[in-house]
Amino acid sequence: MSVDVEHGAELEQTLHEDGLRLTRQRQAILDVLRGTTTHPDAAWVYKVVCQRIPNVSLGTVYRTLGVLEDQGLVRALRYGRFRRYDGDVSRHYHLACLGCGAVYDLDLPWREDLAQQVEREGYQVADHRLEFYGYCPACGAPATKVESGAGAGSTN
Amino acid sequence: MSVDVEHGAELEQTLHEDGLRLTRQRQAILDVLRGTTTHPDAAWVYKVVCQRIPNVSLGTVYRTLGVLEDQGLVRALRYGRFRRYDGDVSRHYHLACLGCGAVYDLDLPWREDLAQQVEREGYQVADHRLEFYGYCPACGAPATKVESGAGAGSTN
DNA sequence: ATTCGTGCAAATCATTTGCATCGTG
DNA sequence: CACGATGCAAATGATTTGCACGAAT
Repeated sequence: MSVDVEHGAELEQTLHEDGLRLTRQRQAILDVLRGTTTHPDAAWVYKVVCQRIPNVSLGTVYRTLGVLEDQGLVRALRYGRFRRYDGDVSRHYHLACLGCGAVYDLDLPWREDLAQQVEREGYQVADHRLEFYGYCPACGAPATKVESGAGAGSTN
Repeated sequence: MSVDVEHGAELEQTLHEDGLRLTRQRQAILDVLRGTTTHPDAAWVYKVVCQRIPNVSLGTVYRTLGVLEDQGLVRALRYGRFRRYDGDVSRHYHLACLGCGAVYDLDLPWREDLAQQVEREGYQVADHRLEFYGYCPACGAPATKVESGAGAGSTN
């Protein structure tokens, strides 16, 4: 649900400042990311971009995702062994549903104060990451919580 | 700095409840993890355990780390593509130094209240992860912070 | 024209797994 | 003795990279 929104101008300018070029695939990938709130992984982005550019390569998707992240146009979220990407670069937190595996944006305000407490311990804090793991309204918690692992996602 | 501490009794009992057996390698690996606060990864554990059991296999280290985690005797921390393990299973937060790559335990109290705010949004929270990225006292922040990436670690 | 970007395929690398053998209970 | 555990090596799977060709400036 997106495609063809023209983020071209902004993208081109940002890239240009670093001597990088505006290409159809970069534009398409940024569009895809900005057109969804599902925080997709590279494979999903690849699949969707393929609809616009039939023979993009997964490699290009990965390289582009990296470029967009470097440019600050996109943010990467690490979940265990793989990454998901967020087209919304504003500071916010997420909750990963252990039932369906989806990742949701939370309204919880950014807590810069958490870092302040750590700095009192002698560290210099550049950034922090706060992730929640649980169940979305649709999934609800597993009925009778027994000793077995029930969800699909992983705690990390 | 460890080796030969006898966590044997506890380990054996815990394992026994699940029909699992106490082995030299399991004991050694738990000892190693409890004998350090560096939150090592599997490779480091492997290297150290090799000093006690010359021909353990990396595979066994991975399998054992998984068993110990399942038993709740150890906790896994995911950093990007790889894991580090913490022999201290009490709830606490960490700071990853972008300078030396080390991971430190923080005194910041566990904030269960953070989850409560998320539950008001309609989710059921089972757990949360709060990680800080910055510099330890020894590393300090990079002098004149220019536009170049300076540290060794990664934000995730 | 120059360079940078892309497609493709091979390469990484942490982690996992199949299998025959070993050791614990 | 039986079944879980181990060692070894091969298999995974997400992400990265080398290279020759294609395209943006």
